[in-house]
Amino acid sequence: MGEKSRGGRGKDRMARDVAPNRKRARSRAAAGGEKPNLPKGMRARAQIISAAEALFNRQGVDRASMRDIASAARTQPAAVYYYFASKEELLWAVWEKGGLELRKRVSEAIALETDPWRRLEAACVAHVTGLLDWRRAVQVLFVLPPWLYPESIKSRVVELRDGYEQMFVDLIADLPLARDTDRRYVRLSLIGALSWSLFWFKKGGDTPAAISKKMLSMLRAGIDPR
Amino acid sequence: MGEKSRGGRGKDRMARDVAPNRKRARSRAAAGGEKPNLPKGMRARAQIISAAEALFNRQGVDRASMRDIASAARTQPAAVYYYFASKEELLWAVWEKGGLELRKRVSEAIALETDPWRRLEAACVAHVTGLLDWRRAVQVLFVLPPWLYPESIKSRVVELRDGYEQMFVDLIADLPLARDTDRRYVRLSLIGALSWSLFWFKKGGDTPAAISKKMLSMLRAGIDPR
DNA sequence: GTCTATACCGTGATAGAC
DNA sequence: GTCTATCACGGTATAGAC
Repeated sequence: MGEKSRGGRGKDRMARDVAPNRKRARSRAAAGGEKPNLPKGMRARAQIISAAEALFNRQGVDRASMRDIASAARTQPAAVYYYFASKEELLWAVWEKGGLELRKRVSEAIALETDPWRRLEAACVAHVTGLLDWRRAVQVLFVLPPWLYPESIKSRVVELRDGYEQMFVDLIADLPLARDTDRRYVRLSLIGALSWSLFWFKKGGDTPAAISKKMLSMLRAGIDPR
Repeated sequence: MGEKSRGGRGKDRMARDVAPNRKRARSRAAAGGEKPNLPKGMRARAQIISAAEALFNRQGVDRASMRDIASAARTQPAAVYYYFASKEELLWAVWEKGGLELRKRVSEAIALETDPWRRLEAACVAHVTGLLDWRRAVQVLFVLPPWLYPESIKSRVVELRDGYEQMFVDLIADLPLARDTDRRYVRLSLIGALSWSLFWFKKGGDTPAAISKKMLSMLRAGIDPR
C-alpha cells in the first residue's frame, strides 16, 4: 500500500477522498427518530469496518484482501469502494474507530477515581483489557511499527496515537514522585511493558486486569529488596 | 504467505524444502583455504539474505517482493529460488540469522560480568542495542505478532524466540529478590518495556544503552518514593 | 446505493535453455 | 548455478447498468 500501489491500474490514484457519507442520516434524523436503526448507508459502512477490523487483525493488513473483507461483510467489493476511497482509507476508518473506543474506555475508567495511583492503575487496566479484547482493531494499530504506516494516512494515525498517549502523560504528571524521576520513561516503560502483553498473552492465564496491576505495582515498588 | 498461498500457481506448494545448499563449500574448503572468499554459492546466498533483511524491515515482509529482493541482491528472481524454496524459507533464513546474532551479542555481553544485576544490565543493553541497530533483521522478528508467523515456519520461529528468552529467564533467576517476587513478570515487564523502544526510538535522543539502563534501574528501584 | 463484470498488473513460483 | 521467459492467480480498483 505505502508508496507502491500494487495492483489496481495506473499509478497513484489513492489520495482521492471520496467521502460520500458526509451528510448521512437525513430523512430519519431530521424527522425525529434518532437512533433506532441506523440509516441504511451507515449500517453497511459499519458492517464493512467491522469485518475489516477482524480480518486486518487476524491476517495482517496486507494479507486481508478487499475481496475477503467485502465477502465477510456480505457485500461486493464495489460496495466497499463506494464507502472508502481505497484500502488505506478503510484502514484509517478501522484505526480511528478502535483508537477512539480505547480512548473512551480509558477515559471512563479514570473518571471514577481520584487518587493519582488508582487513576493510573485504572487506566492501565483499561488499556490492556482493551488491547487484549480479541478481534478488536486497536491491536493492529498498536502492533504495526510506525515506519510501516501507509504514507497517505500516517499523519492522522500519529495524531491519533499521540492523543491517546497524552492521557498517560497527564496521569503520570499527577503522580507524587521524586523530583528527579524521568516521567517520560515511566510512561514509556509502563506502556511498553503493558502493550507487549499482546505478544504473549494467552487465554486461560492471568486476566488483562491482573497483568496490568502486577506490572504497575512492580514498577511502583521496585523489585530490589535492598 | 500464511495459510493463503496467494500468487504462485496451484494451491499449496510451499512446504517443499529444497535445500540445495547442504554440502556447500567443498572444493575450496577441502583444499585448505578456509575463509578468504566464501565459496561462490554461499556468497550469493548471504547477499540475498542480507538484501531480504533490509527490505523485510523497511517495507514489511508482505510488501517486499521477491523481485525487489533479487534486484537488491543483484541477481534474478530465479536465482533466489535456487537458494530458497519459497519466500517463507527465505524469511526463516533471515530470522534465524538475526536471532542467532542477537543471541550471540547478549551472550558475549554477559560473559564479561559476574554480579547478577550487572549481568542483567549488560544483557538489556545488548538486547536494545541489537534491536535498534537499524536495518537489522531482528526487528521483524520482534515486531511481527506471533499469530502472523507463517504457518510453515512457525515452530522454528517460536523455538528461536524461546531460546532467546531463556537467557533472560536464567539471568533473572540469579537475581537476589524477595521470595514472593514473580520472576516471570519481571522478565515480561522488562523485555516488553525494552523492546517497545522499537516503536518510539529516534536517533538523536538517548542511546540504546542509556534507554536500557534507565529502564532497568527504574524497575529495580521502583518509582514510588514512599 | 448496490451489483455485475472486468481492467490492469504485480505477485510467487517454474520450466528449461545455457 | 544462473538467466530468460512465462504461467496462473489474485490483488486493487473502476465502469456502468440497475
